[in-house]
Amino acid sequence: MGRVLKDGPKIGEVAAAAGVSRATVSRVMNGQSTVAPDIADRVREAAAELNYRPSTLARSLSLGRSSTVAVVVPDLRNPMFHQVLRGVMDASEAEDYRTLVAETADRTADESAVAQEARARCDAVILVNPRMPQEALEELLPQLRPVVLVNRTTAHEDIPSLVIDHAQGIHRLVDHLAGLGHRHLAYLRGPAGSISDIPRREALADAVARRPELRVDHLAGGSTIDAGFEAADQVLASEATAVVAFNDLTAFGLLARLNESGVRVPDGLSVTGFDDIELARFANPALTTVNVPHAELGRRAWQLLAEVVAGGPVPASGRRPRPSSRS
Amino acid sequence: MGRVLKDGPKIGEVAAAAGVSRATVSRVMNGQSTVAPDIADRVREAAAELNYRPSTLARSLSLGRSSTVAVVVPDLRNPMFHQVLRGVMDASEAEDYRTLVAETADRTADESAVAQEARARCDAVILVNPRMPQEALEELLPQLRPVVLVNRTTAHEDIPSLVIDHAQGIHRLVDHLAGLGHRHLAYLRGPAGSISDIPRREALADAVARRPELRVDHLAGGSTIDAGFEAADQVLASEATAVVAFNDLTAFGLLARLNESGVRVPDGLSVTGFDDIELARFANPALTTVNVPHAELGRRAWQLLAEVVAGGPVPASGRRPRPSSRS
DNA sequence: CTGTTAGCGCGTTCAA
DNA sequence: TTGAACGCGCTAACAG
Repeated sequence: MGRVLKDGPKIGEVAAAAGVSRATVSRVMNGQSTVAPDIADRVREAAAELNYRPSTLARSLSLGRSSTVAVVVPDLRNPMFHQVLRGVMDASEAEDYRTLVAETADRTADESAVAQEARARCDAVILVNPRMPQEALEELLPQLRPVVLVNRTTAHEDIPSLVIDHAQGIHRLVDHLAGLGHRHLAYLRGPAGSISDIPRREALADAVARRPELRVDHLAGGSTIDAGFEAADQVLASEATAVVAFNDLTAFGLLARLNESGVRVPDGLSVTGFDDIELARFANPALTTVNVPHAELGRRAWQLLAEVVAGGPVPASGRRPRPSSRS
Repeated sequence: MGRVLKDGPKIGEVAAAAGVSRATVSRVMNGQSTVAPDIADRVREAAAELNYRPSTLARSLSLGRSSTVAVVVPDLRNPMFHQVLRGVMDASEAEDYRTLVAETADRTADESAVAQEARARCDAVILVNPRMPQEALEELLPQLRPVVLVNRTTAHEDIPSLVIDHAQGIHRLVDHLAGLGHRHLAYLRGPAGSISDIPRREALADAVARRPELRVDHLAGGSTIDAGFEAADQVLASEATAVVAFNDLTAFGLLARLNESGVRVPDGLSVTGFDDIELARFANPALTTVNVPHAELGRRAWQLLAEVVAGGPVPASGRRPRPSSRS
């Protein structure tokens, strides 16, 4: 593509048309009140006449700020990210910031590149559930500043991060299932490299340690509907009476396959999810899941960003919003 | 937020460190082969040493191009948009373009503003299923050039647009349902202002005109799962034997409520969707729907953009990718 | 209140 | 092959 950033008139032409200097045009366009009303009108007229639109790009370069945040997500197909997004959008627009989204489309190898490209065009980045190895992350983060991390932590003490307390959610689910009399659970793991899978597994180990009567089989899963669907055979083969799926999408996929196979849920097999996406309510039967305040997470991510940019004290990162169970 | 666009070293510092001019650094950074190998190495070293990253913003301003496309969508919760997105991403990245997403979050009134903001930061815009009134659209489009429209048309003859042949899809569904013996259908309309709802309604009217034995009730629907869920009572009250839902999401929501109510599908009531999103396959029972080549749509949108920017002939817009039915 | 000057950070002519 | 000079389009500091 050729030169496409500016086709219309430039500030100089408006200035000439109005018989003033470019600085004056700039002032009028930015609503500065230090311009004589009559001359301001003249400028506005000229601008309207020529259909003048200031170049955001040039403006950004000059101001040193683009008033845009980038949110980088691994997979837009997962509704949970939409909630985070809405949270960021709501919070940032209150401060006249726009939100742009970059998706890495599950290509973990490109995550760094996508994040950097996004950062190059925005004032800050919110990295949501990145999947890259810790080492790569640690190297990337400094180049992204200001940046905040969601569902991932870092050794950089001055880079804030927000992490859902997955362990607590898992404990809730296990309590719930054990309370129903289940002794043999199956855990459908997250995708390879998923970081938030670790605390879940730890929490399960913890639960088993505390309840000797409990047994948990770990099965290959994933983070998509399809992964859950495909995992059904394994689940049945395990003979577990209840399944803890990595998230709602996999739980939903599993449920779909079970329904197809005539396995009754929850009589024949209990299935639980994680995230409490809208889909969970409409599953058949409705999914037992763990509510995670995703929108709130997005809002807080924006807040942390604002704090870090204001150069305030290093925000207390790692505070964990508590998930609450829901059935 | 303060000045955040450039914290690192600038091209001048690298030049100084390497003992060359900024022009030479620029050449090296952009892979121009007209630089003596030894001096190029020196520059690269200096750049690495200082951890130099060229400012994409300044580069864009200078080049007049940002190598970024914006895709503006009304609602990321609808998976069909993800497919379009992937299509655009795949096609554009082959030409070293990045894709950024802007969501209007269903706030039709803000669509214009969001699109303009997006355009201000990118070289081009792909406007997917905008919901704003035609008048507003016609006024907006010229300001967005280069732009291509998806699922919407315009009077601007030089602005390409790509439209799914919704009518054909509807005809397929009606044929299918009529073939099954259904005589009384209910149509769950799209959201207020949805443009692609119009051809659907027309196609239904058309079908009724052609088959006197057919009757179609139009009911208030929407484009979300929830809307479909809420519409169930109306649907049952209509006593129709088959439902044509606006899209897969509403069909899915309706299905969920019907399952809850103990209405057997498709024995008691047939339900069809539109779009063929992944969810349709996993519904219970699997949804009869119309496959729409969304990813292909995204790819073609990018192609049209490339053509229009190349200043080629006005692309034959309005060509309609044919949907194909699926059960 | 307005204009002049300088500069944001980089790419690219044009000479040398 | 290299560098000096100018331009991208706009805003900010300073003078007047």
